[in-house]
Formats: sequence, C-alpha cells, structure tokens
Amino acid sequence: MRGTGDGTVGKALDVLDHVAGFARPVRFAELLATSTYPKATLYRMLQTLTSTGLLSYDEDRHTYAPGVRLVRLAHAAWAQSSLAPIARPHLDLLSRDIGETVHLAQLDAGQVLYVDKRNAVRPVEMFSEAGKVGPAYCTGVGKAMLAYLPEDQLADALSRQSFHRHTAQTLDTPEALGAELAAIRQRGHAYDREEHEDGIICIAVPILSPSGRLLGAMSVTGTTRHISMPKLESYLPRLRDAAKAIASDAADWRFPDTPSPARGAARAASH
Amino acid sequence: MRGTGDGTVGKALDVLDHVAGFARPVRFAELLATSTYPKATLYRMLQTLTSTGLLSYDEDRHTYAPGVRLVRLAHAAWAQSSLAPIARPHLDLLSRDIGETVHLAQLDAGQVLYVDKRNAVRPVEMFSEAGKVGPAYCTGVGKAMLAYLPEDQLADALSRQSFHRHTAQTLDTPEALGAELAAIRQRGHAYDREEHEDGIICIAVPILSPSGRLLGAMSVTGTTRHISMPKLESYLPRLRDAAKAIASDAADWRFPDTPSPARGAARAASH
DNA sequence: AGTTTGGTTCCAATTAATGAAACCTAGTTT
DNA sequence: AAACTAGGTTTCATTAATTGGAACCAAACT
Repeated sequence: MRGTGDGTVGKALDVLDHVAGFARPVRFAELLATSTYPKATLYRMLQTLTSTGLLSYDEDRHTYAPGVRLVRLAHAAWAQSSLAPIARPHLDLLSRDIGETVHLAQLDAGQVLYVDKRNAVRPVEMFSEAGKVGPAYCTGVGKAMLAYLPEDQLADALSRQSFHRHTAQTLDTPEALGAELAAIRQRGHAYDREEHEDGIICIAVPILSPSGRLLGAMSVTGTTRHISMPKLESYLPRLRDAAKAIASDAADWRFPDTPSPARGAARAASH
Repeated sequence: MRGTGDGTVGKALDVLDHVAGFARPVRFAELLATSTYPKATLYRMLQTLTSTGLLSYDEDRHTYAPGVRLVRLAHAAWAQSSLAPIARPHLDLLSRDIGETVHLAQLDAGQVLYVDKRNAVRPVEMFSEAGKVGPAYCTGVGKAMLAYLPEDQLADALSRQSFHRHTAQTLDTPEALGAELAAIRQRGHAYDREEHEDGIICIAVPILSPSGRLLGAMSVTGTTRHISMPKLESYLPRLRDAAKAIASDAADWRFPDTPSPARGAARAASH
C-alpha cells in the first residue's frame, strides 16, 4: 500500500484511498491500526486532507470520510473526459433502441471503471453506479479492453488482476485469460458468461479510436432469466455501430477549431 | 489563487483546480501563463498529478485534463456522504409525486454544490449533473442554506460571494441578501424568482438535522412558461415532508450498530 | 541555417515532511 | 478522589522533498 512513489502527494492519496476504502466514516484509531504510516504522520496527513476539503471530518463523531469537493472535481473529470460526455447521446439511443442495460467503462489502474450506464426498466437506480469499479479479468467490458491494450500496458494490467474465482465460470488463471483475449481479438467482441456473477451475462465491444487506440468499452447486459446469449448477440451490430460512432465523435471532438499559437495565449490571458 | 496554505498537497490541489477550471484539455504553456507557480515547479506538479492519476495526459495533443481516478474517488465520497445516498429514495418519491425537476444541494466553500437531481423528463445522468456548482446568493437552494448557517460560517460564505447581477431580479448586494435571508428564516423556505436565470423559478427548503445543523437543501424547479409560483408553493408541504424525512434518516444512519472499543480493533485487524 | 516557442532536466538552496516521544484530555477504573 | 488509559494532539531535531533560476533540448517557424 505504501509508497505509490510520488512524494507527498502520492502519500496523501494513499491516505485518501485508505479512508475511501472503508465504506463508512472512520475514526483516527482505526486508520492508524491499518496504516503503515506512523501516528503523527498519519495525523498531519488527515489534517491536510481535511483542510483542503478532500476529506470531511465529523466533529461530533470524530470520523473522517471522503469530502464533497471530490464530487465537484469528478464532475470536471467526467465532463471533459474524452469518452463519457461524447458517448452520452449514443448510450441514450442504444438503450432506447434495444431496451436492455447498457454500460460504458474505462480502464483505470487495471480495473474496470464504469463511467456511465443506462438501465432500461428502472431509470433511476443509476446514480450511484458511475464511479463504481469492478474486476477486468472477469467482466465483458474488462476483457474487451484488455484484449486491445498495447503489450506493455497489458502486462501492467494483468499484474494487477487478483484472479479470484467469483463463479464456476470465472477464468482464474492468466493462461486461460490469455487464450480468451486472443479469441476476443479474433472475433472483435467479448462475452461474459456468468463469469463475474451467477445469472448475469453480457456482450461487450471495445471502443477504439480510428488510429486503433483503446478508449473504453461498452456492453449490453442481462440476466439469464430474461435473456439468452443469442439474443444478446443479435444486438451486436447496433452495439458495434454505437461504439464506432462514439469513437469517431471522440476523434473529431479534439479539433473544434483550428489551433493557432496566438489564440492559445490570448485565451490564457483573458482568464 | 496561490497558497491554499496546506503545504505540498494544497499546492497540488491548486494546480488540479486550475486544470479543472479550464473546461477543456489544456497545454502546459497555457497553464504556465495563468499560473503563479514557476515553470519547473508547475511542471513537476503536473507530472506528479498525472502519475497519480488525478490528471490524465494526452500524449498526442500534449494536454492535461482531470483524470478518471477522480470519478472513482467521488463515487466513494458520494456513496458515504451523510446526505446524498440517504436522500436518494426520497428524491425518487418526491419527483414521481410532483413530476417536476428536483435538486439536492450542499454548500461547499461558499458555493452551491448539486449532489443529486431528478429531472421529470430525462433520467439522471451521473456526474454530468451531480458535481455541478452554482452561486449561493442567487439560487433557491443557496439562499435556503445560507439562511440557516451559523454566524461564523455565514460570514465566511458571504465573503466568497461574487454578487454578480445575473438577471434583473438578482440580489446583488450583501444588504439585500441579508434582508432576504431574514425573511427566509421567518417563513422557512426560499424562493428563486428568476434571480439566477431568466425564466427559471424555484422554491427551496433547507434540510436541517433534528439538532438544527444544516445538512443541505432541496428544491423544486420549473420554467415560468410551464409553471407558476403559486403552483410551486402548493408543493411546499411535500417538499418539507421530504426534507424532514431525509434529516431524520440521516440522524439515524450514523448508529447502525453500537460501537464498542474491541470491535473497532478487531475489524481493523482483519483489514 | 537561424530563431522562436514549448517542453524538460539540473542542482544547490530552501522548505516541508517525518516520527519518536512527550503531552494533553475526557472517560474509566481502582 | 486519585490513578489509569485509550484516543488524540503537539514538539522538535532529523531527514527528505520541493523549489526555481538557468541551462538545455526539440520542434515548428522564418
């Protein structure tokens, strides 16, 4: 856990992650008992994080929790990410079209990070879903992304997988996963055959920029009770079209106007 | 801008905010031109932020943008905040009940921070809406919260208001706002009479814990084209009930189990 | 070829973080 | 009531990181 390597800021983030890791407000003593940092260091770190608003401190209960300032920063991150805001209208369309649960994910530190979601039947359940993380080696979107990762990044991502056997179908060895990734590259899409959760299946495609760079992945998900894999496969053309449309929008998006050296400076000055 | 005061972490956050402040990916030179930090310092700060995932760097375009790691952290912040997750079902109910746009907000550094929203027509979009900030002095939720802030915190919050005249109705002096806040305390709810945007009106109530501490605020919003203030006022009882229910849930929430010294240590050890 | 713009690296001076230990303080226990 | 203690907070000499001026490099213009 210790030493993400990046000086003071890295350590501060260790602590922030540590606090966020508890799914509830946590007291100093609890953090100390599970921390590699000495008392005084941890204490001052928490002070700093609290005073910057990254953590919030409950005076009454003497507990720390992630602060609302993060929500604000995340909004900025989401809004100007190269994928999520562009994909939004496409997700709307796709979801209305096929009427099943649709996920949009990116890869973050070897994990699947869900950045958007459409749930056809119950539209509201979603809010707490974006920002969730999941394993890459046993989810449709995860495998779709791993399959199209450059070699060095793939090695890094693989080294971060836990290969826990979630269900009887989970591919729980790097070898099995390697073969699966090759198959995914072959056919261009990934399946999740109840590998993460019993009763949940999905079909997923990567979102690749025109130049072949991996941007994210997208999936249609269902329960075995109400949908079959062939049915999911029938959505594949539309899923692919949406992924392609998103990728092409994303490629355009960076050039809304012709960049000129002078303009940048002018805009900066007016700030 | 410089020197939030909190050592290295504070400076790093200055830079992070600075990047987030541009509503688009930015280049090093642009940041440098608008930064108080010297070249080398800013450069290394950006390196650190990038390598920790708080910023993402576009190799091709040489631009920095807020990183997806923030979305992940924000999820934790949102999910264990003392207000938003508790309020969620109540917002669902209220929104289904009255069929108008409903906002849930908190106060963050003198600004209104929207933490949840229900839009009558469209389902919710995660951090595209939540995480947004707005002015406190000229929005319904903002004024509702300012009115119930302890004196010292109010002074701090007021000092952070810009008092920009958004519309003809905007209260753009501390004095006018002070009178308005007194009136809000009197009647228990706040109005926004097109003070922030022409054509947008709303009615808002504070969310106060049983002990009177301010937790946040909630509003029902509409356009003057399709709704009138009396109609909005007719929602007041239900809005108040929802706010009360949220506050009471929030008060209970902190005691899911009786704390005992031994348990904390045991749980910590198993971590 | 020459020059400007944009980005990166060096390194001695400076500043901040560190952590062991001492010190509070509000509850318990004897 | 005095002694203890768990949980927090502060001190301070030591250690490590940040700082920023300046040099450097690499493209993009001229």
